[in-house]
Amino acid sequence: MIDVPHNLMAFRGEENHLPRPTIHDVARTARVSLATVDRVLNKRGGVAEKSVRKVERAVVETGYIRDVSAANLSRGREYRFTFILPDSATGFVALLRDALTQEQARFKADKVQLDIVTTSAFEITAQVEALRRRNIRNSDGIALIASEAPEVQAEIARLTTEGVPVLTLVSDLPRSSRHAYVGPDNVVAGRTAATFMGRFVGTSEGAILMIAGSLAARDHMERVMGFRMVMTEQFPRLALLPAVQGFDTADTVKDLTRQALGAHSLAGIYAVGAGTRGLLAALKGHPHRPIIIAHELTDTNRGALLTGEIDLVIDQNPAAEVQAAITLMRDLSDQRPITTNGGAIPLSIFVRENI
Amino acid sequence: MIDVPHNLMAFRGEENHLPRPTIHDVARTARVSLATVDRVLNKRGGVAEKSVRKVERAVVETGYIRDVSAANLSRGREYRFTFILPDSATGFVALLRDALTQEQARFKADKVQLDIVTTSAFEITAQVEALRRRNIRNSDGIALIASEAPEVQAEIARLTTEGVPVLTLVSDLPRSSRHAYVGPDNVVAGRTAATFMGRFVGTSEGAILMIAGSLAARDHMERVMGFRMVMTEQFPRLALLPAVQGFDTADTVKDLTRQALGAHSLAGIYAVGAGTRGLLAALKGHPHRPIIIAHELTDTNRGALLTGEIDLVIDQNPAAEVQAAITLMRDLSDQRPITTNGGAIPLSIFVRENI
DNA sequence: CATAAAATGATTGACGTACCTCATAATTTG
DNA sequence: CAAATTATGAGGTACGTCAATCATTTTATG
Repeated sequence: MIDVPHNLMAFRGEENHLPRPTIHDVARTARVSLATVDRVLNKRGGVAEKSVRKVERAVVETGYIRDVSAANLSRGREYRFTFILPDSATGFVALLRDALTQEQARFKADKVQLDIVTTSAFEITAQVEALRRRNIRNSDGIALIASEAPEVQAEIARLTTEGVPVLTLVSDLPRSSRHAYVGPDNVVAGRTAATFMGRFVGTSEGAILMIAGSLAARDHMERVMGFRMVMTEQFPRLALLPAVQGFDTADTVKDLTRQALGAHSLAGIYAVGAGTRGLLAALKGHPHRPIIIAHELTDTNRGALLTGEIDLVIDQNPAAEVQAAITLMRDLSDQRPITTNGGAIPLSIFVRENI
Repeated sequence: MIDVPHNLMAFRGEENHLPRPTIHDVARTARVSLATVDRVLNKRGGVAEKSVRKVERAVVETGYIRDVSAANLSRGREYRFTFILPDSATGFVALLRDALTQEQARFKADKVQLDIVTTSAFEITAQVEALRRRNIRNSDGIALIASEAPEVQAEIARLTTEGVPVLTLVSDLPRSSRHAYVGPDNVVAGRTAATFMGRFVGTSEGAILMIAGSLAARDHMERVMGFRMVMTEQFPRLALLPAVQGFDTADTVKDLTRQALGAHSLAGIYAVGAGTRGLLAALKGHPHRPIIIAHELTDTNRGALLTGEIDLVIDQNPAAEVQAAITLMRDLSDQRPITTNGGAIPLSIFVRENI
């Protein structure tokens, strides 16, 4: 076995580990001055096409790669990103907030400052007001869990025309002018939930109940859509009840579940939104437990998975989401071509055995 | 638009967000010299306990955080990490290799150089020989998919006593002196596979077949263990055939599958290792398709998921694995307390709908 | 060919930390 | 109390890039 270095990594290893090329080397091989190299590399303009090509060729030839440490140091750039989250202390938002505070510490060393702003959940005016604040508008980037409202869209439009990168988080606002969406594909989430629902239910008889938070929330709507599509396509045998709205509240979810249990024989319940606690309470003592699939690996859901009260959880990794958002905002505010695949977050699927 | 000079862009945000503290600020608040601060921060020793405490207090008080860009620049440290992989061009290793070449480019800017060394698969001597090479021993870190052999363990022991960080990848060698294992928990993987197998099979009748690559490979062994545990605990109704060895080869797997199909009525097949192609070939034309759960999202498996030939894939994210390995090796060679949770890679679960 | 405009060169000073040397101060030791 | 030891201070250089200025050369324009 000869260990041919993978791609042309010439004489590494043995002894002569030559120092990595710098802009000086590039300038020398291109036979231009340092200033010109700098102008080309940082796209400052005012350079003849001929020289641009000379520099570009020299970059390839020398194998020059910008030393990001030195660049960052020299620039002295600092980033201030603002996350706008609903104030609900409930499961998922809490997880997101935790992930955020985690990264807060980690990113300080990279000169990235993360501000968290809390607005009253479900209140459009609060969100709009937050987006209008001076100190938020001065951020280098804004990520928010946006409400589906024209006022919010208008505010986002204003920000983006001002040049502030805006990301939607968790739930998209595709008709707005946000630069990108960071979160899972919720249609896929719904479809995946349906696959497992159908297979877990197996040959059992009964209807399937979907409990969303709000059908006005795009993420929930999309999950319901995806779920319904696959259920009707692949498991037409199972009756799909109309989706109900639990408003992410345990009490409401409890009532809805009770009601459905009374009216139908349930083979499965898809908990599209929050409020699993209410769901579990309603099922307590019920003779036959339907298959239950829920979203987000909150403490409640984790516990319920372990005790076997629910069967499967589809999670959008909050930590990954935060990281993707930060990377994206940084790229955007540096006007770099975005590197990640748009901020799509793969789904994580949990059962009792792999928590 | 006022063109404020670039550095000195003081008045960010609301109030003018004072510049981040430097070692100078720490020195001033601690009432010691820069040199002393430096000695404390970089643990050079020779500082009175009293001064150490003064500096530490000043760090907290000022909120000083080391500017990693400046530190890296000043240090001029470069890392050279070596990955030792088997030469099998087959599915998973190829994916790992791809992920690695991807990161190779990305990490060059961070002064991390990744070398890939290929050794003949399943040959102990080749692996040992690779670990003995001068240029590999000179690495700042080594990650390898290790064979379960005393010679390899001995070689790892030698390296670690020399101070070279060594990681096991994909399959652990817990009795060796490797610094950490980067990969999934394969027992959990097996348990998870069993959960889905049991639930997907549902009320169908039939036996369950496990096809491992080699039962001498720890990762496969662990998966089989986990699978068996959950099957016997939770789905005792299903007969579990003794695990067979397909040596990750399509032809062997094909023969084994044919054989089993002839001898038993199969409700499910757990493809612990590679060679799914053979499995699919053997099943072609067979009247009843058993539930099939496989490992790693290779091209074959992805295609088979899409066509519905297999039901579920458990994947260990190769990209995440490579990143975790690099982070760990960097921390280790800087003698920092390791930040990640030891390099555990969460399982990714794929069905047709969420590829 | 003169002149304006564009392109390039030469040089310099940050940025914050690491690391080194040498001198001096403070403390311990005999 | 002197000598030896330990702690500290003062100062400088280097890392590679960015960003700016000003002088100079080359090219285009009428």
